Amino acid sequence: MLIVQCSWCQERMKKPDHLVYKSKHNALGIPDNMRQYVRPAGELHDVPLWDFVTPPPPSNPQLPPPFPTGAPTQSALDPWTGRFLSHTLLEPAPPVSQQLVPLILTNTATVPAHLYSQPGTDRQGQLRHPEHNVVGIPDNMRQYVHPVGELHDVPVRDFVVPAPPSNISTPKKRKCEARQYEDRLYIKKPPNAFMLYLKEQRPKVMAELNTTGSAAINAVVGKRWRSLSKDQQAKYFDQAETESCRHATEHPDWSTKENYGKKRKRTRNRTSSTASASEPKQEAQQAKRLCVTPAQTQPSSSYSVVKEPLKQPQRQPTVTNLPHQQSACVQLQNTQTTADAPVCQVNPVLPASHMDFSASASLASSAPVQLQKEAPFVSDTNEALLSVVEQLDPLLTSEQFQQPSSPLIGPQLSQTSLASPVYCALSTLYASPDTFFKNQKEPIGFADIQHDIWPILPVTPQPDTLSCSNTPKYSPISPFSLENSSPSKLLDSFVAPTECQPMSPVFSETAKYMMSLLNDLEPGPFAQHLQPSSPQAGWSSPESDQSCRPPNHSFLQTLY
DNA sequence: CTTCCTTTGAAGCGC
DNA sequence: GCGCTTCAAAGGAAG
Repeated sequence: MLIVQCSWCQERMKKPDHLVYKSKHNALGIPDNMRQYVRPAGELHDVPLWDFVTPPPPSNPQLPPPFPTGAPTQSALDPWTGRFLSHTLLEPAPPVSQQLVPLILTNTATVPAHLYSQPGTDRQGQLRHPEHNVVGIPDNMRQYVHPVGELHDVPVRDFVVPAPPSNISTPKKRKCEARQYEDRLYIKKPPNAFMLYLKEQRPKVMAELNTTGSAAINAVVGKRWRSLSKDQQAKYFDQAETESCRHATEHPDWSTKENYGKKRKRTRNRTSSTASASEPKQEAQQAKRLCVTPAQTQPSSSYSVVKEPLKQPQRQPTVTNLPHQQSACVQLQNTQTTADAPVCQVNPVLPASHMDFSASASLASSAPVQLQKEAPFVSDTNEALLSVVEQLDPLLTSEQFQQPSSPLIGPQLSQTSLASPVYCALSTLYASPDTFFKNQKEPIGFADIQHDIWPILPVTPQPDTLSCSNTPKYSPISPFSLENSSPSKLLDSFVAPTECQPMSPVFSETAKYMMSLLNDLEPGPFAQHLQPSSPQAGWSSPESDQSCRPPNHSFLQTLY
């Protein structure tokens, strides 16, 4: 067991010394000698994401130092310009003093969607992982990271934490546990939702009750747990799912039966003293039978649309709960089980056959939908769009569209073909998200559009997917991915045919609205970039796929 | 030194 | 399928 002081909350924790779990308390920070190789790549549910910095060509002395041992083969081409990236374009890593970030490192969450769109090719010199067809973790960096599970579908990796020095004080351990740890075959069960809640609440209750008796504390926490709403509990069920997934990833052959009966063998002698304690348990069990299990309940989400109780199994989410699923920035594009592809996906990629557009369709038709208060965009299409106008107007005229430092605008823009109004609209939508969110006080409107369309933007299905099931997968495109993508490639992602699947009505409505908004733009620094040299320039829908075009593709073309 | 207590949820086991 | 048991965490109490 390793005593770790969380660099996020300063809480001291005990961790198994062989592993540091993925959690907010896993915030050991990026090792100093690794900082030069990673860059911030956005956030996923408030959790900062980091990705590897693609190494520059060694000839440029202004560029960061090469990777530790042997430069990886990935090139550092700017998808915008086709030129090698200058390290000055990369966001600087936060200073070491800001070691408050949870170290969530993923090599797929931040891969621009266009890199998936042409599997097997080598556009702009981008080499892909030979098995997963994505830009993978550089080979010589793999030794430094290990999978720690998934965070809302996104495979998460963390830096390998070296074994603690022997002089670190070992917390009090029971002998039996010591024996268990000596026996490396003993693998503990992953904690369930309540255990996670218990772990979180124990220090608080301990302070409130001014006692260290676990039995009393657990009783109080158990009572509080039962008083939590389903939404409040959902947070812990999500965490438990992540932990379970991480556990399954690390121990694919393990099951709970391996521990069954190994810890201790005792005969439960329920006396009268425990009868009262078992009473609420029976009630809980009865309630469990009567109620929807927490795992099947709607997880808490600021953007979820509540229509009816889920009728499908949890692992086959409908668009109804997609806003929650949006947390999956980018799903795994490959379900192969390898060292780079966690063996389990909590929320597997949504196949088209499971897409239920009823919810989003109802949005387009303004059908009444029961809403959570945080989802104004989906409450009423017209009103929501009007609210978006209010949100976007100041944005469109703001100085950020003239800032050359923005990856989406500025000088680079003029070097790039920007023919697609959809792209323009979406680039507007996503332009400088950091700036926007910094200035955005109310998390409504603009952000809601993002969250609504984010998870359901269609992309070209992957060949392996097609060969397996002919079901396209929907790859959410994060604004951070957009930042790193060229317009034409993004356009590929947005409008490429996806096995005749209709584009999400939410997306269509959004694109339609954005077009109308752009049409009303007065000529200006930003608007001039909307005038393409050729109406078709940059619109790179493959002609060969014309016959298999989703209905809304023609709609989008009519937007010209 | 080992097990119990105490909680909920997940999973195994036996019928 | 149902009911019961075990185990995840925690640390003091009890045997």
